[in-house]
Amino acid sequence: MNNHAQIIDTLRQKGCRLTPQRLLVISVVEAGSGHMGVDDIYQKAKESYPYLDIATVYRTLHLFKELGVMTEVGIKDRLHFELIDPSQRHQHMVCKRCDTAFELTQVHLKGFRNLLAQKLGFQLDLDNFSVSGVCSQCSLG
Amino acid sequence: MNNHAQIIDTLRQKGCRLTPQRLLVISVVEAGSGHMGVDDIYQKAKESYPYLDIATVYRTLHLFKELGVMTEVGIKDRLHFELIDPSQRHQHMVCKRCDTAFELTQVHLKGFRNLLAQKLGFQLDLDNFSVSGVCSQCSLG
DNA sequence: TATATTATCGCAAATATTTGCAACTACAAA
DNA sequence: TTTGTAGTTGCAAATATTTGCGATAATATA
Repeated sequence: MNNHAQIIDTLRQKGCRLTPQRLLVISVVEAGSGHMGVDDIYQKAKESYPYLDIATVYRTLHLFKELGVMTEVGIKDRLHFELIDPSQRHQHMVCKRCDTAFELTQVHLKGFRNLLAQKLGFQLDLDNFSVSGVCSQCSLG
Repeated sequence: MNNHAQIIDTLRQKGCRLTPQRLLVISVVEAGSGHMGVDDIYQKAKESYPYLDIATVYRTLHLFKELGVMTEVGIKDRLHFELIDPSQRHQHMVCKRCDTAFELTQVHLKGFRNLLAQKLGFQLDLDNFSVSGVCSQCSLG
């Protein structure tokens, strides 16, 4: 099952409706390179369906995040969204100097995650995980 | 040197001006119990200085965050702010069910932080660190 | 203390995000 | 296929956040 079909499957399982607007948002984000801003998604989607409202985009993105099929990354005081590929799940480190989002693999997170779970009983939400800091490139300057 | 004086000192060092508005925001956040929302801060501060503009509050909070004297916690799609006490610095885990913010100590973060620094050359920004998940209380229900 | 410099402020307008509600439509059941 | 129902949508209005700009005031220097 590919990424696209998997999202649709999740929507069905949770009793959410497969509306053209939602399918459109999925396609747009899927086609986009990496994470996209809310307005990027809106503009692109409107090309296919001009009646689309920005409120629907916001609601759709929040829903997808809630369902765990998309993830959000805070870049420069705005949120960006991208699909979660369950087979290659990853999280982000965002450099606050150059605004680049780097990937964090499960390997890097495993220890921290276990610590929180075992010592504090807190289930870390990986679908909404990203950290801020300074990347190696920027820390040189 | 207490918390208040330390902030003022930081402002001076960075060449920022000590305006009544900034001092007021510091006092309000300092007096408030834990983290406060932007509007909470604005409303409270206006009691002392009615001319205060909300834009100034936003700019002040962003500045303080940038300077590292305050930290922000995302709670329910809005940001909350609180002072950073360098002697007792802490970060947050926010439960996405009950919206409670729990504290994370340095002990819990140290390993993760070192991993990022050593393996990826990424300097984790502790002043803007918070994670989302489900707390032990909520995961029972 | 007076003056110059420039960061900061308040205001208003722009932009971003959320929300209430009536109309619409996806989907299940008849 | 038809119908019922509840989830979703678009719209408009509310709310939140950012930004440009001229006026103001904090600070350094004379």
